Amino acid sequence: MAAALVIESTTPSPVLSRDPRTVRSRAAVLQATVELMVERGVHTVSVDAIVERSGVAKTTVYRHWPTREALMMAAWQTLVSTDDVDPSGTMHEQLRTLALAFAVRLGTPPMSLLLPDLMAASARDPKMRAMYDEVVRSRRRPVVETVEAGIAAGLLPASTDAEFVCQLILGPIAYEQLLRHVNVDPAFVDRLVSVVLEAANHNMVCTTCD
Amino acid sequence: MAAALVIESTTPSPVLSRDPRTVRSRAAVLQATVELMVERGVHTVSVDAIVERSGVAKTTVYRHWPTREALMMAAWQTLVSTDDVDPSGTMHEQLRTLALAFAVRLGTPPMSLLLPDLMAASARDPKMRAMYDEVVRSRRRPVVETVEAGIAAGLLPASTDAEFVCQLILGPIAYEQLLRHVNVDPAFVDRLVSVVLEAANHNMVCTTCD
DNA sequence: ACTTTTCAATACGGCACAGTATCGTAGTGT
DNA sequence: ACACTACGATACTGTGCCGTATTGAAAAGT
Repeated sequence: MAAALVIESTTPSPVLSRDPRTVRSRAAVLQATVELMVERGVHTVSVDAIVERSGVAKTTVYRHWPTREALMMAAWQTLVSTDDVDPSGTMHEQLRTLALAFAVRLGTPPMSLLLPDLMAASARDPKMRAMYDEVVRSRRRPVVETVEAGIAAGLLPASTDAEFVCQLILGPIAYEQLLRHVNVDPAFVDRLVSVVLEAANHNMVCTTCD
Repeated sequence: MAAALVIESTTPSPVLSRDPRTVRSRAAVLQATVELMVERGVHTVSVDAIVERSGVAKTTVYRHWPTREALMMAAWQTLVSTDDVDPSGTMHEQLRTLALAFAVRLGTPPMSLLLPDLMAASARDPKMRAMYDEVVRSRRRPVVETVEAGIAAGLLPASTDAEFVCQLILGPIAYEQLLRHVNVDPAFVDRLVSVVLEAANHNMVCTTCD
């Protein structure tokens, strides 16, 4: 009995196996899941539909993920991979690039279709909430860092509030894309970044002023 | 047969009846539906749960709404009632009041819980989309009008882009509340409105400048 | 070559839910 | 008072879906 326990604990579970059959099954299932989430909406994706789309048997699905919820979470995880842009140029150009990437990401599939679902799910599920917050933070972080670098380099007044600058830049973009369903164009992003930086240079966006 | 048709078309449907029993049933069902949408999330609300919560028989529910979807839509409709604030004072004060009301509405139930669901549903359902857009527009309109009145009164430069000003004010609020899940405080709103109006007064937010 | 692991196919149990049917009851307008 | 209408209770049908069981085949490792 003790031996059985040892064997069980040392035998790699199918999930962690490097057997080419398992990796192929996992990939097919996850891809089908994401496709269906995008096409039909997250809360209408059934395991049966995933089985049909992926060509993987239902038994195999449950061999890799214990429950439907676990599978959905795994599918979400594949979407938060941060293929970050690495901007170059002046601070102004970097911010423009980051802001435009932010706008495009919010406005094009799969994110344009899945982010609202993720937001809604995160309103009640703590795990979803954690993942969602990480997605938002990962997009915000480089913007903050760019602004802080600009302040350190003397391109912006030392009293500039970097967090506030980010809110002023990313806020209207998110508002247009998510709330108003208006696709922002590069000209809008240019204008937005210019206005905010100009205001910062006039000491309007600082930590001390009321 | 023709007579039957006439009778059927002139007999008021239960939906339009002013019988106190029907109005009470309708109200109880709609209230229970909204409560359950808030508590458990929109896509997990079942007719059986509505029946249990409201105390109304399932037969009666289907006597008033032909399908579950129709009932959900009706429940949504009860939530888009615009109990608008009517701000007073200077333009600055009015904008502050409107912006704060916008922030509070986004950050407190039921809207804080239901808006993400509505957003997600509107990504694929045209009817939901129309209702959602109307909700967003109804909150944006008074802000635009206030800014335009300020321009007409000479409180802001004539070249000021009122639409852009609204995006700059409402955008960061929506970003903080919905994307970052950070409750904005009145101080943030004050600061935001002040910065944007100051920038506008410096001719940074105009229609002609690049 | 041989053992082990994973796989596909299929069928099934159980449950939750949408929507219908029936019937006796109670409230409503006249 | 009376005809009518909406209602509550309950049971039922059908369906979709989650998760399990079984079995024989195919593919991996060794």
